[in-house]
Amino acid sequence: MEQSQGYGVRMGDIAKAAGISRQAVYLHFENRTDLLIATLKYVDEIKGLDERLSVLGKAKDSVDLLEKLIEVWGNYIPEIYGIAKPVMATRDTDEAHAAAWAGCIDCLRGACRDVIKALKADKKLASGWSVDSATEVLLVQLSIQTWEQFTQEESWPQSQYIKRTKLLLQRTLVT
Amino acid sequence: MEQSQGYGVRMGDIAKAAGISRQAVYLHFENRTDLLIATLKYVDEIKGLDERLSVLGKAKDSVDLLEKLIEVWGNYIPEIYGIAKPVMATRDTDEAHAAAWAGCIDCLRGACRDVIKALKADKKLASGWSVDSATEVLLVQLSIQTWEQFTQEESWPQSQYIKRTKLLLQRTLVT
DNA sequence: CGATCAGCTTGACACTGTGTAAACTTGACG
DNA sequence: CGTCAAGTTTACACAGTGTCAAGCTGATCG
Repeated sequence: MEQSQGYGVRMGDIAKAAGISRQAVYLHFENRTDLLIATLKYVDEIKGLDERLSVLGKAKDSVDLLEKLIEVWGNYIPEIYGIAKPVMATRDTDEAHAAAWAGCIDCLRGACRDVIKALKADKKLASGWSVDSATEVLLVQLSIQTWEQFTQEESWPQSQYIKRTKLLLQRTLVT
Repeated sequence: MEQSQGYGVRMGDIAKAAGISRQAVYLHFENRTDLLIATLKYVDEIKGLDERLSVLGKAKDSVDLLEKLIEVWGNYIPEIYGIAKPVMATRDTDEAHAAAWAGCIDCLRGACRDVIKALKADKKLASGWSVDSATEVLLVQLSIQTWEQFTQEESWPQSQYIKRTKLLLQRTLVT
């Protein structure tokens, strides 16, 4: 999935890659949805997002906190993109995918809200935003969809994505 | 498609809605891809985006121009969303969809570039952006994906989407 | 009036991908 | 030696797309 960036990974492909028969895959996972979600969770664990987010504790101030969140999460996206994409893609038709995905998003939403609250406590939250609306703006700017558009469709290198997202979010949210 | 917001519209559903047999649909369109693209073009024609964009000619200045583009395009999205979604969804696996979609985007990209150029000519393009990068930021903020996240996932009403997108883009791109 | 033709109908079928089911093999372990 | 886990192969049901062939029907034209 990492290699194929989530494209057309069929049960047969997975079986072939694992060196077992297609039927044997069903001995380990109920169905494709189940396998994808398990993989997403596994990758999340391996890549250690929680660990990386601990860097946020060392932020000097709320503006630095925002910057660090953009860095940590923004650099995490390319690592999970290959697995996240097929889950995202089928969330319209697959309730379990939608739920699993919403879970991931809510985790990020929490981090976003903390950053916005810190900005507000610092009196640095720009006018025009409530904590809720600012959190939602931050969440959408950090979304995989937005990352995908900049880096895949507009061909921005990862470093530019990070730099420009910081610029956009600082101008938008910080006084 | 408008009603179902692009979900699971199968050839059989289309046939039933048209009051003809499924096979008869193939007498009018080569395949599903073809039908979707033709529908997208038809809707584009009916809804008259070109006509609406003519309002931009009446803009007082470049900042007003940006605001008007956000209004016109932003209010156009919900009208084409139902048809645009299935085209977008299958663009990964369907070359013709990808091409048709890229065509639509390039049309919008042209309008975005004009606005950014006007800002630059007015000396109002914020520091840190080239014409290209600013155009790309504007394009992504006006994308259906971004609209979808704010209005569908974050449940922003359309009016708030417009208002807040203006705020975000003015702070980000305008001096 | 009868032939022709467009526009449709029905019915059958190939193909892909998911998921289920059943019967058989093989190697480890107590 | 029996048991069990972890496979294997083969077969099939199901949905959705797309193809193909044969037949129906009503309008138009010579």
